[in-house]
Amino acid sequence: MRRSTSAQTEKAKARGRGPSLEKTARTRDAIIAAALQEFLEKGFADTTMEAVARRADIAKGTPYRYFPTKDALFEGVVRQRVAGALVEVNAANRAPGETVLAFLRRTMVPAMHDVERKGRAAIARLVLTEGARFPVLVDIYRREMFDPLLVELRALLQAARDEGELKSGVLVEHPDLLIAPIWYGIVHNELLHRRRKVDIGELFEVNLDLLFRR
Amino acid sequence: MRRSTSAQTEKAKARGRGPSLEKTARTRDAIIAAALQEFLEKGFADTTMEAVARRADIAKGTPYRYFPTKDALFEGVVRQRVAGALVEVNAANRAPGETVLAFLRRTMVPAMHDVERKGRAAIARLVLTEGARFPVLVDIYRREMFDPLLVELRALLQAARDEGELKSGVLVEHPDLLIAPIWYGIVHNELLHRRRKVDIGELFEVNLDLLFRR
Amino acid sequence: MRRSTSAQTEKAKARGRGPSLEKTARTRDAIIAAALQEFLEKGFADTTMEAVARRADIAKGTPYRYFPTKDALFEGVVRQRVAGALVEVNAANRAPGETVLAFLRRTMVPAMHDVERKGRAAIARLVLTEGARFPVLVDIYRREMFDPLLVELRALLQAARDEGELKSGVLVEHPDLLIAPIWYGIVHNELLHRRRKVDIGELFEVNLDLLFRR
Amino acid sequence: MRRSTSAQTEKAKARGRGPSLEKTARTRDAIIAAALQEFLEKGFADTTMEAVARRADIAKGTPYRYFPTKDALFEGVVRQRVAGALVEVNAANRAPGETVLAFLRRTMVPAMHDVERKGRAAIARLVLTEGARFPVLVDIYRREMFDPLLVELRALLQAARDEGELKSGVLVEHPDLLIAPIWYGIVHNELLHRRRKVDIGELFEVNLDLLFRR
DNA sequence: TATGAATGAGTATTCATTCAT
DNA sequence: GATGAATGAATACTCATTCAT
Repeated sequence: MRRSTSAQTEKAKARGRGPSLEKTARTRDAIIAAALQEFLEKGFADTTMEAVARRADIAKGTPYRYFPTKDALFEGVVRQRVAGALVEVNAANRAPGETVLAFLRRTMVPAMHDVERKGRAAIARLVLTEGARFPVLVDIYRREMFDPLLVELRALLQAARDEGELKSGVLVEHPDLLIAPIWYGIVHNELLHRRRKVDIGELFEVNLDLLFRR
Repeated sequence: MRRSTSAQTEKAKARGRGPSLEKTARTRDAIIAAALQEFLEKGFADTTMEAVARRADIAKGTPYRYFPTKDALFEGVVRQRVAGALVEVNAANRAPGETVLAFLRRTMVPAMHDVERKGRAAIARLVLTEGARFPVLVDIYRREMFDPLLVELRALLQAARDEGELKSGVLVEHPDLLIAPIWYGIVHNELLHRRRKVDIGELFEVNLDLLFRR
Repeated sequence: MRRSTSAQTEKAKARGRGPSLEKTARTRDAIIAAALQEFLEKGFADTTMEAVARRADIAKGTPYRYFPTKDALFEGVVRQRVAGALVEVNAANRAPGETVLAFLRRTMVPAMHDVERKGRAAIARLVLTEGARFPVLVDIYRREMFDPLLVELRALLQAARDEGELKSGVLVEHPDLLIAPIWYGIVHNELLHRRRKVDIGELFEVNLDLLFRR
Repeated sequence: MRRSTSAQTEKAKARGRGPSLEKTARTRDAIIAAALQEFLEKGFADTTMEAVARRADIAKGTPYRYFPTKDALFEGVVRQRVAGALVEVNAANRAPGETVLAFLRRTMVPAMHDVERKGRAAIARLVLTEGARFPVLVDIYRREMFDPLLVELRALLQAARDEGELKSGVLVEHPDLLIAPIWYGIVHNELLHRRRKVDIGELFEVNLDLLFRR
């Protein structure tokens, strides 16, 4: 545990990524993981830095070596999770001859089933419940998740219209209607009816079918 | 902050200390109004009792004469607003010969336009953002607003199905799809895109038309 | 209940002691009684003026018509009780030919038995527990109860010495030793062993006999 | 208040913030000492945590690192003092051939003189004045000090009776009479006559002699 | 780098007291 | 006189943050 500092530094320099750096990264991850759990369970205001440290099994002062303030920690946590989540729908990936409906079914429906399993719904909830206090989070979320998805959807719906798959152009004007059930599901499952959850994937699919019906 | 000092002084003098039913009611209303504003603007955690009192133009201790704790004040405020909001859709009010689609258009669409104007969206947001800390509020909201609306919608959709207005029974199974755009709109306007709002009424209407389309 | 004010005043003046004065005195007594109970049960610090008023079945502001402050109320309560308690032992009352021991037995022992029954021990306890905060109370108690008793006892012991009933003069120097068991009993019963009380009268008597033994 | 500002500043600088067992112990001692002084001077209710901290020359929040509440601080302080005070009289220590009277004189009388000097009378007073609010303290006091002493005394008096030193068995029934003057002295000196104190040791001794007189 | 003792600003809550009715 | 709504000073307690070790 107690090697001479110089020896440690040399080693680190020699490898370019010494054990201390690795440990540092591990500590950082532990802090983020612990903080996320706490924020999800208690919300920002009721989460204490001490609880985060305890959960990460480190000292109370250590998180401050990685994040200057509690606010920064929160932002860092959410930023990481949001940045890590890629948009699942990319119009460019549509197979030749594949209808838009088929494409959306193929890509979005499985993604929906992942929404809750991979904790994305929980992150979305956090952005919703704490967004008023942290506009940055909302900005990030919008930029990384919300807006890109709408852009893709709009393009897809435009293609569907152009290719005659959609009779009317109204959906092109309101791509929101495709994702409304998702948000409804998040609100329902995460905030309003935590016991009796709806199946977001199914809801999305049924809605999709109805909207694309001729 | 927003009043001239002299106006404040006059008010203070006007507000007496003696017993008076009228005064009591007025004070209570002032507290509730002030508290609601503060809670909406700052959230529960960042609202101080002192700020509420200041906003209501009363002394720091006065709110405690009406609500024993900050929690109780919050609950009281939200409870009052939620209880006061009646569900606008009552299947029994459908005019003879009126289609379900026409009925929903007639009743829901104007209600949607009221959602934001009358502050109901704001209350919904508060229930969403603080519901984790105050499960009672979620219970109330569900009991008074959410569940009753779904019940009515389900009955209407069943009628639409029975009367041949709907070809498929899938909507009867998922009345949620009718209100999904509303929640999407609330989330969008109140939490995600406070600058660029969507028109919840229009969204609801377009969605309605698409879902009822033959 | 609602007579004209003037009629009431006239009546009061006519009798010289009208019903309002009588009622006033009754209210005052109710306040004192209620306050004493509260102070005994909760101590000064934990007694609220509101609790006193509630117990006296009057409004919160009414006690202030009789006592300007809570301190004054406390002082008034104790003062009244202490002043009302006469010293039981008066050397002048000794019957001709009666030994001092016999006299003390005749007068003190029954008084001791009253100490607890009539709430004097409770008052003494209140003076002990709150005396540090209210030196006035201690002064009153000393002046009205403590010192006079010692004076009488000293005189009696001197007489006993002069009349040969006591062989030694040591008790004359320490009349305290006669009352020590009383205070011990008060401390024991009121503060240390509220469940298993000692019989103060018996303790006093046994001690008396031992001290007067030849 | 009692220190020059510069002295205070120096101290503050000397007190570091880092972990240190020695510092911890010193801080804890400072808190307990300061709290005891405050409680003795003001009583529990009138002692503020801020005053304790100021007296200990630490920050307002520091005492809470050692005692979770004001109640716990008070209990901790008294508990420590009561636990630290051993009963001076142990029947087993009686020298062979030593009379009980001589033994009591040898052991108790010096102890009495210590009672006030070492602050035991003050602790006893605190237990008396705050015992109603803190029954635990009374329990501790009884268990550690009061009951053990009575047990020893009863044994000694029984021995004195058995060995013919006492003619009557009445004292065996009432060992309280031996300690009555002590409590009288405490009440007198600590609460009733803080100016004109009695000599508890002398009172005890005179009483002892009178009770053991043949 | 990590630690955790110490800091002190911030806040909910209480309650003696006032005074218009 | 009595009432009780309103006042606001006082205070226990929390917790993000700092920094000597």
